Amino acid sequence: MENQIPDVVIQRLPMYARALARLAQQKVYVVSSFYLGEQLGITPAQIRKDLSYFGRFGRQGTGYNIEYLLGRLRQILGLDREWGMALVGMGQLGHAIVRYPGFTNQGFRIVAIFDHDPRKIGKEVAGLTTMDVTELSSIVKEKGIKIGIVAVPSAQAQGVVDTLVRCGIKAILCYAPASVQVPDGVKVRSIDPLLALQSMTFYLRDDT
Amino acid sequence: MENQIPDVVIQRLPMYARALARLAQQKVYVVSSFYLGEQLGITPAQIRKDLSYFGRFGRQGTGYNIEYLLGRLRQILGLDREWGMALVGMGQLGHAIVRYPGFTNQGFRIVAIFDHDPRKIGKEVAGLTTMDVTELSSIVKEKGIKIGIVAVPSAQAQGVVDTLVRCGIKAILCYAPASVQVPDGVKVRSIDPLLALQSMTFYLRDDT
DNA sequence: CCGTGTGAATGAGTTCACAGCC
DNA sequence: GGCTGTGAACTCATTCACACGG
Repeated sequence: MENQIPDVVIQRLPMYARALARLAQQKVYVVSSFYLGEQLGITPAQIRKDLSYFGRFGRQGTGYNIEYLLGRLRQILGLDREWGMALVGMGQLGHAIVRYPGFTNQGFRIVAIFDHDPRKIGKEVAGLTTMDVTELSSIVKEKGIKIGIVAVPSAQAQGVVDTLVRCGIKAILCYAPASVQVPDGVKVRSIDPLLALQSMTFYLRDDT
Repeated sequence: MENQIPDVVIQRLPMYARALARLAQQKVYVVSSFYLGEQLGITPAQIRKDLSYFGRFGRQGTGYNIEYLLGRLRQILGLDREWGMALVGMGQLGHAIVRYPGFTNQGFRIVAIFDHDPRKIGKEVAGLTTMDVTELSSIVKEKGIKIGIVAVPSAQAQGVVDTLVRCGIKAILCYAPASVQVPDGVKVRSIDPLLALQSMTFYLRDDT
Protein backbone atom coordinates (compact mmCIF):
# COMPACT_ATOMS: atom_id res chain seq x y z
CA MET A 1 0.00 0.00 0.00
CA GLU A 2 2.26 2.77 -1.23
CA ASN A 3 1.23 6.18 -0.01
CA GLN A 4 -0.32 8.55 -2.48
CA ILE A 5 2.08 10.17 -4.94
CA PRO A 6 1.35 13.85 -5.68
CA ASP A 7 -0.14 14.56 -9.07
CA VAL A 8 2.47 17.24 -9.77
CA VAL A 9 5.08 14.52 -9.60
CA ILE A 10 3.12 12.35 -12.02
CA GLN A 11 2.87 15.27 -14.40
CA ARG A 12 6.63 15.72 -14.41
CA LEU A 13 7.44 12.10 -15.21
CA PRO A 14 6.49 12.37 -18.89
CA MET A 15 8.79 15.37 -19.19
CA TYR A 16 11.62 13.28 -17.82
CA ALA A 17 10.73 10.50 -20.22
CA ARG A 18 10.73 12.87 -23.14
CA ALA A 19 14.08 14.39 -22.25
CA LEU A 20 15.58 10.95 -21.73
CA ALA A 21 14.27 9.76 -25.09
CA ARG A 22 15.90 12.73 -26.75
CA LEU A 23 19.20 12.01 -25.05
CA ALA A 24 18.97 8.32 -25.96
CA GLN A 25 18.52 9.34 -29.58
CA GLN A 26 21.71 11.36 -29.29
CA LYS A 27 23.51 8.22 -28.13
CA VAL A 28 23.98 9.47 -24.61
CA TYR A 29 23.94 6.60 -22.16
CA VAL A 30 24.15 8.15 -18.73
CA VAL A 31 22.79 11.35 -17.30
CA SER A 32 22.96 13.08 -13.92
CA SER A 33 20.06 14.78 -12.21
CA PHE A 34 22.00 18.00 -12.67
CA TYR A 35 22.22 17.76 -16.43
CA LEU A 36 18.66 16.51 -16.82
CA GLY A 37 17.46 19.33 -14.62
CA GLU A 38 19.28 21.87 -16.74
CA GLN A 39 17.53 20.57 -19.85
CA LEU A 40 14.14 20.86 -18.23
CA GLY A 41 14.47 23.87 -15.97
CA ILE A 42 13.92 21.70 -12.90
CA THR A 43 16.20 21.46 -9.88
CA PRO A 44 18.27 18.29 -9.54
CA ALA A 45 16.89 17.70 -6.05
CA GLN A 46 13.39 17.78 -7.45
CA ILE A 47 14.20 15.15 -10.01
CA ARG A 48 15.88 12.84 -7.52
CA LYS A 49 13.03 13.24 -5.06
CA ASP A 50 10.43 12.57 -7.74
CA LEU A 51 12.16 9.41 -8.88
CA SER A 52 12.63 8.25 -5.31
CA TYR A 53 8.87 7.80 -5.01
CA PHE A 54 9.19 4.87 -7.36
CA GLY A 55 12.50 3.26 -6.51
CA ARG A 56 16.21 3.63 -6.89
CA PHE A 57 17.16 3.99 -10.48
CA GLY A 58 20.51 5.72 -10.30
CA ARG A 59 24.07 4.86 -9.46
CA GLN A 60 25.99 7.01 -7.02
CA GLY A 61 28.87 8.91 -8.49
CA THR A 62 27.63 8.17 -12.00
CA GLY A 63 24.03 9.16 -12.58
CA TYR A 64 21.20 7.37 -14.32
CA ASN A 65 21.44 4.84 -17.09
CA ILE A 66 19.19 6.44 -19.66
CA GLU A 67 17.85 3.34 -21.34
CA TYR A 68 17.07 1.72 -18.02
CA LEU A 69 15.44 4.78 -16.45
CA LEU A 70 13.43 5.49 -19.57
CA GLY A 71 12.18 1.93 -19.61
CA ARG A 72 11.15 2.11 -15.98
CA LEU A 73 9.38 5.44 -16.47
CA ARG A 74 7.49 4.13 -19.45
CA GLN A 75 6.43 1.17 -17.38
CA ILE A 76 5.39 3.35 -14.44
CA LEU A 77 3.39 5.64 -16.69
CA GLY A 78 1.84 2.80 -18.63
CA LEU A 79 3.46 3.93 -21.87
CA ASP A 80 4.56 0.42 -22.71
CA ARG A 81 1.28 -0.33 -24.42
CA GLU A 82 -1.24 1.06 -26.92
CA TRP A 83 -4.12 3.18 -25.69
CA GLY A 84 -7.27 3.40 -27.77
CA MET A 85 -9.09 6.71 -27.57
CA ALA A 86 -12.57 7.91 -28.45
CA LEU A 87 -12.91 11.39 -29.89
CA VAL A 88 -16.22 13.17 -29.46
CA GLY A 89 -16.99 16.21 -31.61
CA MET A 90 -16.17 16.27 -35.29
CA GLY A 91 -16.14 20.00 -35.97
CA GLN A 92 -13.06 21.92 -37.14
CA LEU A 93 -11.19 21.08 -33.97
CA GLY A 94 -12.16 17.42 -34.01
CA HIS A 95 -10.92 17.12 -37.58
CA ALA A 96 -7.60 18.69 -36.68
CA ILE A 97 -7.22 16.31 -33.75
CA VAL A 98 -7.87 13.12 -35.72
CA ARG A 99 -5.35 14.19 -38.28
CA TYR A 100 -2.77 15.20 -35.69
CA PRO A 101 0.13 12.81 -36.15
CA GLY A 102 1.70 13.40 -32.73
CA PHE A 103 -0.33 10.82 -30.84
CA THR A 104 -0.05 7.68 -32.88
CA ASN A 105 3.67 7.07 -32.78
CA GLN A 106 3.52 7.54 -29.02
CA GLY A 107 1.08 4.74 -28.36
CA PHE A 108 -2.09 6.82 -28.39
CA ARG A 109 -4.50 6.01 -31.16
CA ILE A 110 -7.91 7.44 -31.87
CA VAL A 111 -9.95 4.35 -32.68
CA ALA A 112 -13.45 5.79 -32.82
CA ILE A 113 -14.95 9.19 -33.59
CA PHE A 114 -18.35 10.50 -32.60
CA ASP A 115 -20.75 13.36 -33.13
CA HIS A 116 -24.43 13.88 -32.54
CA ASP A 117 -25.14 15.86 -35.67
CA PRO A 118 -26.91 13.54 -38.15
CA ARG A 119 -25.19 15.35 -41.02
CA LYS A 120 -21.81 14.32 -39.70
CA ILE A 121 -22.63 10.77 -38.71
CA GLY A 122 -21.43 8.33 -41.34
CA LYS A 123 -18.77 10.71 -42.69
CA GLU A 124 -15.32 9.22 -43.02
CA VAL A 125 -12.35 11.07 -41.56
CA ALA A 126 -8.82 9.73 -41.51
CA GLY A 127 -10.05 6.20 -42.12
CA LEU A 128 -12.64 6.28 -39.35
CA THR A 129 -16.40 6.55 -39.69
CA THR A 130 -18.15 9.13 -37.53
CA MET A 131 -20.66 7.42 -35.26
CA ASP A 132 -23.59 8.62 -33.21
CA VAL A 133 -22.72 9.44 -29.60
CA THR A 134 -25.53 7.13 -28.54
CA GLU A 135 -23.28 4.29 -29.63
CA LEU A 136 -20.46 5.48 -27.43
CA SER A 137 -21.08 3.02 -24.64
CA SER A 138 -21.12 -0.09 -26.78
CA ILE A 139 -18.11 0.95 -28.85
CA VAL A 140 -16.09 1.83 -25.75
CA LYS A 141 -16.73 -1.64 -24.41
CA GLU A 142 -16.18 -3.36 -27.73
CA LYS A 143 -12.87 -1.65 -28.45
CA GLY A 144 -11.62 -1.49 -24.88
CA ILE A 145 -11.32 2.30 -25.03
CA LYS A 146 -9.95 3.85 -21.87
CA ILE A 147 -9.45 7.48 -22.85
CA GLY A 148 -11.88 10.08 -24.14
CA ILE A 149 -11.14 13.26 -26.06
CA VAL A 150 -13.71 16.03 -25.94
CA ALA A 151 -13.81 18.46 -28.86
CA VAL A 152 -17.35 19.80 -28.67
CA PRO A 153 -18.45 23.41 -28.06
CA SER A 154 -18.15 24.39 -24.41
CA ALA A 155 -21.91 24.39 -23.84
CA GLN A 156 -21.98 20.65 -24.54
CA ALA A 157 -18.71 19.76 -22.86
CA GLN A 158 -20.06 18.84 -19.43
CA GLY A 159 -22.76 16.65 -20.97
CA VAL A 160 -20.25 14.78 -23.10
CA VAL A 161 -17.93 14.37 -20.15
CA ASP A 162 -20.80 12.95 -18.10
CA THR A 163 -21.56 10.49 -20.88
CA LEU A 164 -17.93 9.40 -21.08
CA VAL A 165 -17.83 8.92 -17.33
CA ARG A 166 -20.99 6.84 -17.49
CA CYS A 167 -19.26 4.65 -20.08
CA GLY A 168 -16.52 3.94 -17.56
CA ILE A 169 -13.91 6.28 -19.05
CA LYS A 170 -11.43 7.35 -16.37
CA ALA A 171 -9.22 9.72 -18.35
CA ILE A 172 -10.43 12.64 -20.42
CA LEU A 173 -8.56 15.12 -22.54
CA CYS A 174 -10.75 18.17 -22.93
CA TYR A 175 -10.26 20.68 -25.72
CA ALA A 176 -13.43 22.62 -24.94
CA PRO A 177 -12.88 25.99 -23.30
CA ALA A 178 -14.97 25.09 -20.26
CA SER A 179 -14.35 23.80 -16.80
CA VAL A 180 -15.91 20.40 -16.37
CA GLN A 181 -16.53 18.50 -13.16
CA VAL A 182 -15.90 14.80 -12.76
CA PRO A 183 -16.33 12.36 -9.88
CA ASP A 184 -13.39 11.11 -7.86
CA GLY A 185 -11.28 8.59 -9.69
CA VAL A 186 -11.67 10.28 -13.06
CA LYS A 187 -8.90 12.50 -14.42
CA VAL A 188 -9.42 15.42 -16.75
CA ARG A 189 -6.69 17.45 -18.37
CA SER A 190 -7.66 20.50 -20.34
CA ILE A 191 -6.07 21.94 -23.42
CA ASP A 192 -6.99 25.56 -23.20
CA PRO A 193 -4.78 27.97 -25.11
CA LEU A 194 -7.08 30.89 -24.39
CA LEU A 195 -6.73 30.50 -20.61
CA ALA A 196 -2.98 30.29 -21.10
CA LEU A 197 -2.96 33.57 -23.04
CA GLN A 198 -5.31 35.30 -20.65
CA SER A 199 -3.10 34.51 -17.70
CA MET A 200 0.07 35.68 -19.42
CA THR A 201 -1.32 39.09 -20.26
CA PHE A 202 -1.42 39.83 -16.55
CA TYR A 203 2.35 40.09 -16.67
CA LEU A 204 2.32 42.21 -19.82
CA ARG A 205 -0.29 44.72 -18.85
CA ASP A 206 2.12 47.36 -17.56
CA ASP A 207 4.58 46.99 -20.40
CA THR A 208 5.16 49.83 -22.78
CA MET B 1 3.12 47.41 -6.75
CA GLU B 2 1.92 44.96 -4.14
CA ASN B 3 3.57 41.89 -2.83
CA GLN B 4 4.25 39.17 -5.37
CA ILE B 5 1.08 37.31 -6.30
CA PRO B 6 1.50 33.56 -6.88
CA ASP B 7 1.27 32.47 -10.49
CA VAL B 8 -1.31 29.79 -9.62
CA VAL B 9 -3.60 32.60 -8.54
CA ILE B 10 -3.07 34.43 -11.81
CA GLN B 11 -3.86 31.27 -13.71
CA ARG B 12 -7.18 30.92 -11.93
CA LEU B 13 -8.36 34.44 -12.64
CA PRO B 14 -9.23 33.76 -16.29
CA MET B 15 -11.33 30.81 -15.15
CA TYR B 16 -13.25 33.10 -12.88
CA ALA B 17 -13.66 35.59 -15.67
CA ARG B 18 -14.95 32.92 -18.01
CA ALA B 19 -17.46 31.58 -15.49
CA LEU B 20 -18.64 35.11 -14.73
CA ALA B 21 -19.07 35.89 -18.41
CA ARG B 22 -21.22 32.80 -18.79
CA LEU B 23 -23.37 33.81 -15.84
CA ALA B 24 -23.68 37.35 -17.15
CA GLN B 25 -24.92 35.94 -20.41
CA GLN B 26 -27.57 34.05 -18.48
CA LYS B 27 -28.70 37.34 -16.97
CA VAL B 28 -27.45 36.48 -13.50
CA TYR B 29 -26.35 39.61 -11.69
CA VAL B 30 -24.89 38.44 -8.43
CA VAL B 31 -22.94 35.38 -7.43
CA SER B 32 -21.47 34.04 -4.20
CA SER B 33 -18.08 32.46 -3.86
CA PHE B 34 -19.92 29.25 -3.01
CA TYR B 35 -21.88 29.09 -6.23
CA LEU B 36 -18.95 30.20 -8.37
CA GLY B 37 -16.78 27.59 -6.70
CA GLU B 38 -19.30 24.89 -7.43
CA GLN B 39 -19.25 25.80 -11.12
CA LEU B 40 -15.48 25.59 -11.23
CA GLY B 41 -14.63 22.86 -8.77
CA ILE B 42 -12.77 25.34 -6.57
CA THR B 43 -13.41 25.98 -2.88
CA PRO B 44 -15.17 29.23 -1.95
CA ALA B 45 -12.32 30.15 0.41
CA GLN B 46 -9.87 29.82 -2.46
CA ILE B 47 -11.86 32.18 -4.61
CA ARG B 48 -12.24 34.76 -1.89
CA LYS B 49 -8.56 34.56 -1.02
CA ASP B 50 -7.52 34.87 -4.66
CA LEU B 51 -9.67 37.93 -5.20
CA SER B 52 -8.46 39.48 -1.97
CA TYR B 53 -5.01 39.85 -3.49
CA PHE B 54 -6.45 42.52 -5.73
CA GLY B 55 -9.01 44.31 -3.63
CA ARG B 56 -12.47 43.99 -2.16
CA PHE B 57 -14.97 43.28 -4.84
CA GLY B 58 -17.81 41.67 -2.94
CA ARG B 59 -20.58 42.68 -0.62
CA GLN B 60 -21.10 40.86 2.63
CA GLY B 61 -24.28 38.90 2.87
CA THR B 62 -24.82 39.25 -0.87
CA GLY B 63 -21.88 38.11 -2.94
CA TYR B 64 -20.25 39.62 -5.98
CA ASN B 65 -21.84 41.84 -8.58
CA ILE B 66 -20.99 39.92 -11.71
CA GLU B 67 -20.66 42.78 -14.15
CA TYR B 68 -18.45 44.72 -11.78
CA LEU B 69 -16.22 41.80 -10.81
CA LEU B 70 -15.88 40.70 -14.41
CA GLY B 71 -14.87 44.20 -15.40
CA ARG B 72 -12.26 44.38 -12.70
CA LEU B 73 -10.85 40.97 -13.58
CA ARG B 74 -10.59 41.89 -17.22
CA GLN B 75 -8.78 45.04 -16.23
CA ILE B 76 -6.43 43.19 -13.87
CA LEU B 77 -5.64 40.58 -16.52
CA GLY B 78 -5.25 43.16 -19.25
CA LEU B 79 -8.15 41.72 -21.23
CA ASP B 80 -9.61 45.14 -21.84
CA ARG B 81 -7.51 45.62 -24.93
CA GLU B 82 -6.40 43.91 -28.15
CA TRP B 83 -3.23 41.84 -28.16
CA GLY B 84 -1.38 41.31 -31.42
CA MET B 85 0.41 38.00 -31.73
CA ALA B 86 3.13 36.63 -33.98
CA LEU B 87 2.85 32.99 -35.02
CA VAL B 88 6.03 31.18 -35.98
CA GLY B 89 5.80 27.91 -37.89
CA MET B 90 3.37 27.47 -40.75
CA GLY B 91 3.11 23.69 -40.92
CA GLN B 92 -0.08 21.74 -40.31
CA LEU B 93 -0.30 22.97 -36.76
CA GLY B 94 0.43 26.57 -37.64
CA HIS B 95 -2.33 26.53 -40.23
CA ALA B 96 -4.82 25.14 -37.73
CA ILE B 97 -3.86 27.84 -35.24
CA VAL B 98 -4.27 30.79 -37.65
CA ARG B 99 -7.66 29.50 -38.59
CA TYR B 100 -8.72 28.84 -35.02
CA PRO B 101 -11.57 31.25 -34.33
CA GLY B 102 -11.37 31.07 -30.54
CA PHE B 103 -8.76 33.79 -30.10
CA THR B 104 -10.03 36.71 -32.13
CA ASN B 105 -13.30 37.43 -30.37
CA GLN B 106 -11.41 37.37 -27.08
CA GLY B 107 -9.02 40.16 -27.95
CA PHE B 108 -6.16 38.00 -29.21
CA ARG B 109 -5.33 38.43 -32.84
CA ILE B 110 -2.60 36.85 -34.90
CA VAL B 111 -1.25 39.78 -36.89
CA ALA B 112 1.83 38.24 -38.46
CA ILE B 113 2.90 34.73 -39.48
CA PHE B 114 6.41 33.44 -40.02
CA ASP B 115 8.35 30.47 -41.29
CA HIS B 116 11.90 29.94 -42.40
CA ASP B 117 11.11 27.60 -45.27
CA PRO B 118 11.49 29.60 -48.54
CA ARG B 119 8.70 27.51 -50.07
CA LYS B 120 6.28 28.78 -47.47
CA ILE B 121 7.35 32.40 -47.34
CA GLY B 122 5.01 34.57 -49.37
CA LYS B 123 2.10 32.14 -49.08
CA GLU B 124 -1.15 33.67 -47.92
CA VAL B 125 -3.05 32.06 -45.08
CA ALA B 126 -6.19 33.49 -43.55
CA GLY B 127 -5.48 36.90 -45.02
CA LEU B 128 -1.89 37.06 -43.80
CA THR B 129 1.28 36.65 -45.79
CA THR B 130 3.90 34.27 -44.43
CA MET B 131 7.12 36.13 -43.74
CA ASP B 132 10.69 35.10 -43.19
CA VAL B 133 11.63 34.70 -39.51
CA THR B 134 14.55 37.03 -40.15
CA GLU B 135 11.97 39.80 -40.38
CA LEU B 136 10.52 38.94 -37.00
CA SER B 137 12.30 41.66 -35.09
CA SER B 138 11.26 44.52 -37.34
CA ILE B 139 7.66 43.35 -37.66
CA VAL B 140 7.33 42.86 -33.90
CA LYS B 141 8.43 46.44 -33.40
CA GLU B 142 6.36 47.81 -36.25
CA LYS B 143 3.14 46.12 -35.17
CA GLY B 144 3.67 46.37 -31.43
CA ILE B 145 3.45 42.62 -31.02
CA LYS B 146 3.74 41.46 -27.43
CA ILE B 147 2.93 37.74 -27.66
CA GLY B 148 4.56 34.95 -29.63
CA ILE B 149 3.11 31.61 -30.62
CA VAL B 150 5.50 28.80 -31.41
CA ALA B 151 4.30 26.06 -33.76
CA VAL B 152 7.56 24.67 -35.08
CA PRO B 153 8.92 21.12 -34.66
CA SER B 154 10.36 20.55 -31.20
CA ALA B 155 13.94 20.51 -32.45
CA GLN B 156 13.59 24.14 -33.50
CA ALA B 157 11.45 25.29 -30.60
CA GLN B 158 14.22 26.54 -28.33
CA GLY B 159 15.83 28.47 -31.16
CA VAL B 160 12.59 30.17 -32.09
CA VAL B 161 11.89 30.97 -28.46
CA ASP B 162 15.33 32.53 -28.14
CA THR B 163 14.66 34.64 -31.21
CA LEU B 164 11.32 35.80 -29.82
CA VAL B 165 12.96 36.69 -26.52
CA ARG B 166 15.63 38.66 -28.36
CA CYS B 167 12.84 40.60 -30.07
CA GLY B 168 11.56 41.64 -26.66
CA ILE B 169 8.61 39.24 -26.51
CA LYS B 170 7.69 38.53 -22.89
CA ALA B 171 4.87 36.02 -23.34
CA ILE B 172 5.07 32.86 -25.40
CA LEU B 173 2.50 30.22 -26.13
CA CYS B 174 4.33 27.09 -27.16
CA TYR B 175 2.68 24.29 -29.12
CA ALA B 176 5.89 22.38 -29.68
CA PRO B 177 6.25 19.22 -27.60
CA ALA B 178 9.49 20.39 -26.00
CA SER B 179 10.52 22.09 -22.81
CA VAL B 180 12.00 25.45 -23.53
CA GLN B 181 13.99 27.68 -21.21
CA VAL B 182 13.52 31.41 -20.96
CA PRO B 183 15.18 34.14 -18.90
CA ASP B 184 13.47 35.69 -15.90
CA GLY B 185 10.69 38.04 -16.80
CA VAL B 186 9.52 35.98 -19.76
CA LYS B 187 6.50 33.70 -19.44
CA VAL B 188 5.95 30.53 -21.42
CA ARG B 189 2.83 28.41 -21.35
CA SER B 190 2.87 25.14 -23.20
CA ILE B 191 0.07 23.42 -25.01
CA ASP B 192 1.07 19.82 -24.84
CA PRO B 193 -1.70 17.27 -25.24
CA LEU B 194 0.76 14.39 -25.34
CA LEU B 195 2.17 15.20 -21.91
CA ALA B 196 -1.38 15.45 -20.62
CA LEU B 197 -2.20 11.99 -21.96
CA GLN B 198 1.04 10.47 -20.75
CA SER B 199 0.43 11.63 -17.21
CA MET B 200 -3.14 10.36 -17.14
CA THR B 201 -2.22 6.84 -18.15
CA PHE B 202 -0.40 6.50 -14.85
CA TYR B 203 -3.78 6.34 -13.18
CA LEU B 204 -5.15 3.90 -15.74
CA ARG B 205 -2.32 1.44 -15.85
CA ASP B 206 -3.77 -0.99 -13.28
CA ASP B 207 -7.28 -0.88 -14.68
CA THR B 208 -8.82 -3.96 -16.18
C1' DC C 1 35.56 13.31 -5.35
C1' DC C 2 31.05 12.78 -7.77
C1' DG C 3 26.25 12.09 -7.65
C1' DT C 4 22.29 9.48 -5.65
C1' DG C 5 18.73 8.87 -2.16
C1' DT C 6 16.34 10.77 1.64
C1' DG C 7 14.97 12.60 6.25
C1' DA C 8 14.68 17.22 7.90
C1' DA C 9 13.95 22.12 7.15
C1' DT C 10 11.88 25.45 4.66
C1' DG C 11 8.63 27.61 1.79
C1' DA C 12 4.34 27.97 -0.84
C1' DG C 13 -0.43 27.43 -1.26
C1' DT C 14 -4.85 26.10 0.70
C1' DT C 15 -8.26 25.79 4.10
C1' DC C 16 -10.15 27.17 8.50
C1' DA C 17 -12.69 29.96 11.27
C1' DC C 18 -14.39 33.96 12.64
C1' DA C 19 -14.96 39.13 12.90
C1' DG C 20 -17.48 42.37 10.46
C1' DC C 21 -20.99 44.04 7.45
C1' DC C 22 -25.28 43.72 4.70
C1' DG D 1 -29.16 34.73 8.42
C1' DG D 2 -25.92 35.06 4.71
C1' DC D 3 -21.57 35.93 2.78
C1' DT D 4 -17.16 38.50 2.37
C1' DG D 5 -12.39 39.35 3.72
C1' DT D 6 -8.46 37.75 6.11
C1' DG D 7 -4.99 36.40 9.71
C1' DA D 8 -3.79 32.00 11.57
C1' DA D 9 -3.36 27.08 11.13
C1' DC D 10 -2.43 23.68 8.36
C1' DT D 11 -1.21 20.83 4.35
C1' DC D 12 1.43 19.97 0.59
C1' DA D 13 5.60 20.63 -2.25
C1' DT D 14 10.30 21.98 -2.83
C1' DT D 15 14.88 22.51 -1.39
C1' DC D 16 18.65 21.54 1.71
C1' DA D 17 22.30 18.99 3.30
C1' DC D 18 24.53 15.04 4.24
C1' DA D 19 25.32 9.87 4.67
C1' DC D 20 26.54 6.51 1.70
C1' DG D 21 28.12 3.97 -2.43
C1' DG D 22 30.82 3.91 -6.90
